[in-house]
Amino acid sequence: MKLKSHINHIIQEAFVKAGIEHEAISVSESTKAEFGDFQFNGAMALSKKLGKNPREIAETLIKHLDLDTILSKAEIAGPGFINLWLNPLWLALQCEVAQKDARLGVEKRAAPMKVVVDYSGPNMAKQMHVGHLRSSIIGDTLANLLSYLGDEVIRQNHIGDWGTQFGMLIAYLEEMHKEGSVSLKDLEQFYKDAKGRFDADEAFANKAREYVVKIQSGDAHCLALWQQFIAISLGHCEEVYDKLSVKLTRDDVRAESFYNDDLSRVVRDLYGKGLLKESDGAQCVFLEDEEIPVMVQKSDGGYLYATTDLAALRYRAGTLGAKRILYVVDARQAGHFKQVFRLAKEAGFVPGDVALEHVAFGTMMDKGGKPFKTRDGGTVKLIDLLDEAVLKAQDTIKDKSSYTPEQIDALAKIIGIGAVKYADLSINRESNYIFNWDKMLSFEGNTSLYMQYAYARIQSIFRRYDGAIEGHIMISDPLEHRLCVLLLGFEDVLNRAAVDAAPNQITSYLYELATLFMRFYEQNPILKEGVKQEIKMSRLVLADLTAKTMKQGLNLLGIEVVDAL
RNA sequence: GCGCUUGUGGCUCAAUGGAUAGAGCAUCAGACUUCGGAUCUGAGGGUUAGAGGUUCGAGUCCUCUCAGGCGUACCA
Repeated sequence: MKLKSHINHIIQEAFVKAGIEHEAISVSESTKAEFGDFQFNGAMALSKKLGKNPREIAETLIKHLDLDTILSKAEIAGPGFINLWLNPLWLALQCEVAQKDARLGVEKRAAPMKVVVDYSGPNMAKQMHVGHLRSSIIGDTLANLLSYLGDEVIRQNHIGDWGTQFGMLIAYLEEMHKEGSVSLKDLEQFYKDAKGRFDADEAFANKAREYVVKIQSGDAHCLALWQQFIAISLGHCEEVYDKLSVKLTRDDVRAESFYNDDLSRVVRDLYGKGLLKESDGAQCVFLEDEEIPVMVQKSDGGYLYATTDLAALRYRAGTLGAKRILYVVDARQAGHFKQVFRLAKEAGFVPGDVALEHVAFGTMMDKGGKPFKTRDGGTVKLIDLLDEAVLKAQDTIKDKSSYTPEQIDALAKIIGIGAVKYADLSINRESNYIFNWDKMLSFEGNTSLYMQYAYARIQSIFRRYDGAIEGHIMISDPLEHRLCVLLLGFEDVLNRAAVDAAPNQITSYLYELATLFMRFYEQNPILKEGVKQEIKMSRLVLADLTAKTMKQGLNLLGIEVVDAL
């Protein structure tokens, strides 16, 4: 339910009745319980425009406010705040409706938007490392979220299967006379060796650059070797996605190489539009007020990632017909995307009304605030990190004796992976993220385990009760009132998180929901003796809606819930 | 040098331009014949890096300073 929209509508009606014209101003959640459920601060903002003092405007508004259905009370406070209370009867009824609804009252968008979410994007020359974690889970969450809200989501895994590093690998391969199948671990070491040669030997580096052009021109021998790398590497990625419950499949793969045939056309079209300029033998676009040009073709004829990104942008906006394109990529590439997005629009590759957003995220750091590395300074393989998470999660299971080994495995997987994901998703994605096992596997604070515990505790109520949950909600307690308001605000939170591409808004909400329910439950017994049947039912319905909302929210984050832990 | 970005209690983080800046961890003090105490209640702890400015109102917007991170054309 779009709770705020309903309230905004009532306010808007009051303005119309009062004969005041203004641009819409939305209510916001009250900052304190004594200020009601929502507050309207628009009177202050309108004061200058209308030439009246804000309290006067607020008084006029309040006179015309419908306080009979959704709202039950309105008060003016301070310089002209209007504090609003929701009608408990209406709240109760709406929560009942939500509890019976499979979508919990969350509406699907009337006008779905076609959205491309570009995320994960591992490099095929190497194994996935922790650097891919954030993109993979933030991107997957955004895709889940937008899809749930009714958008038509197209996931795109822009895997790095092309570029100079492959020239390097193939040049090294030839030098080593190595052919045939290469195991994954070998590939990792192989990359390191090749890189070592590349950095140390200028002649080799030049050869590698030549080979880039060679694969780009379709040399059969090179291509065959190249495909081996891709097959092995993609298989590894799928193993990681499976462990992570990230919903990327082969169908979502649009590799860099997918755009190969289009690259020369991109350059030609830029030339045709008079945007291209040769600089030191390279083809560049110099954007106004930009110090560094966008280079689309190197002096040796090879293309660059800007070229591929331009081709991908055109494909996504044109062929796929996306109206919003999200790039879930490390914040360090902000400069690149700023330029490429701008150029894509100036060159007419992407229509002006298509939203291009770089969903940037910060670097993953260790406890000491240093970039996350292994003890010897190497990159941490993602698969190792996930396996460690599952192992550590086993230790958090309290009563291991009551489970079979299989159950413990299943539980540990859900808990461990969930903890890794929740910890990441629960912070503002733009700041650097400090990775801390102890914190993420704690039962205290805004953690996955606290959420799991809260959920399991509600499920345990239902196990004890073991009957049909059918009845009416009767709000008789301030905490109960707040709980209902919070529950009905679910859709507003999801929408806002979707607009801002900010999963941490969902986790904040879920944590608030869980703690509020715990407090409510502490003070309002459900199954204890002496609780009247009607009250018991009312609280069971509320508990059920709370649990369902938690489950749905966690599922959007790609986290499963368990009924007991 | 230039550009982007961050700076909020001891620590990790919140906060559409709105009221007295909120949580959690840690610390201290409480509640238990547990509807799962892996819980709940309470307390202390802040000049939102600093200085100006815009505004009825600034952690939030603008300018400058300081500090950190990142980027800075033939890698992606």
